[in-house]
Amino acid sequence: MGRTARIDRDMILDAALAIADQHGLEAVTMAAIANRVGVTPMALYRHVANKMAVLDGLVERLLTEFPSPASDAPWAERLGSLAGEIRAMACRHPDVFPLLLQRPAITPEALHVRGGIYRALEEAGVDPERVARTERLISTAILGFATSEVSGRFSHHPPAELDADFERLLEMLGQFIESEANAAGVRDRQPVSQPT
Amino acid sequence: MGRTARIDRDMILDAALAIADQHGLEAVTMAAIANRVGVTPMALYRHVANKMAVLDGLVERLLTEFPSPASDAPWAERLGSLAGEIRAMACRHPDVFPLLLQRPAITPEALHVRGGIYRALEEAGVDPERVARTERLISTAILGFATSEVSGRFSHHPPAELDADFERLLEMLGQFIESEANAAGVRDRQPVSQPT
DNA sequence: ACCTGAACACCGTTCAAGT
DNA sequence: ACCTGAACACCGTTCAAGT
Repeated sequence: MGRTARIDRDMILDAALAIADQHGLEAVTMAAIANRVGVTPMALYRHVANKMAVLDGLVERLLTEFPSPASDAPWAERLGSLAGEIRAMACRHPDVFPLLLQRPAITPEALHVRGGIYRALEEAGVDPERVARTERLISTAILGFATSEVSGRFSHHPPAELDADFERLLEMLGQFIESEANAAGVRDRQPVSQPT
Repeated sequence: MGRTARIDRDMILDAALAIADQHGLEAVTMAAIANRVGVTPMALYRHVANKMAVLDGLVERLLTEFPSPASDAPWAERLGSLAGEIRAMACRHPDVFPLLLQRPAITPEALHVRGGIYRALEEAGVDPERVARTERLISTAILGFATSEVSGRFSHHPPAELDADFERLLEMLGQFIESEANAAGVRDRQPVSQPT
């Protein structure tokens, strides 16, 4: 019995991600993956269910690549650097990154990433009941921008302009978070009052 | 000479869009398109360059489906209803819509859509030099939200919650536009003044 | 238990041939 | 001028067979 497996799921995903980054998503083929890990295409099916499972594995990989934000900096700084890292990750994986916008954000890895943002928002003073929706809005905007940038929608703009635009996006989101936090603070102090 | 052509580019795109809407983007195959227009797959190549050209044609179709916003309503209302129509279009074409985020926004059709937004922003009082960047930010946010909603990223949320989230997104963008307009207004009245 | 060879249905695309 | 048949290289996937 030829015991020692020569490949495993991780090697397959490594190969698939490398191919996607170097030659695009359409080059990610069972044959190309197999060739890269030194095996026959049919051998892959013992370690992954099918090609869709490979694609799922790729977005899982992106999610686990997220660093948890260091928790000692003030919230605004923490969210800002996290956003910057997301954008950098999009540049590293321009073909796989857009898939993040198209998959349910409920995998364990996705939940972990969101946890970091939740804590920063609560610390900013956002009403806990509104933290989830606030997070959804800001990550959608950031993912949308990074996807646009990296997959060609903004390809006719010089990079410096895109940097400035991204800064402006972060300013807008910061303003939004602050207005959320203020609203929560006001509600705390004067629970149901209505100005006449 | 069998003169009268039985198919043309428009029929091909009609068929491709219908297939994508009904059975998903992966079902859009040269054979399926040909079958739907009653012809052999090879016949398509006389009217479109290749499959990528068909995909390009599909996003062009989505763009031309945008109505120009009626110009008699106030700007906020106009942008709001335009955003709503974009979201409705995403629901009509859930598989093709995400491609909008991934293609250069410089086709004639894309320019036409942006023109309507530009006018609304200028009318809102945004500095003409900043209109383009402002438009980029708000359409990215709206496209990102609609893409997320329609391609499953928010599939674990009840629709009513998504409606509320979309409202909130529009509020945030409205606030942003107003703060841009105020900044422009202030600059007009006191050109270079700095508060001490 | 893991990998391979052979095989299948299905892709996109070409080119010469028909009308 | 437009469509088709035959053909090619390439997909994903299966299954029985090898070690």
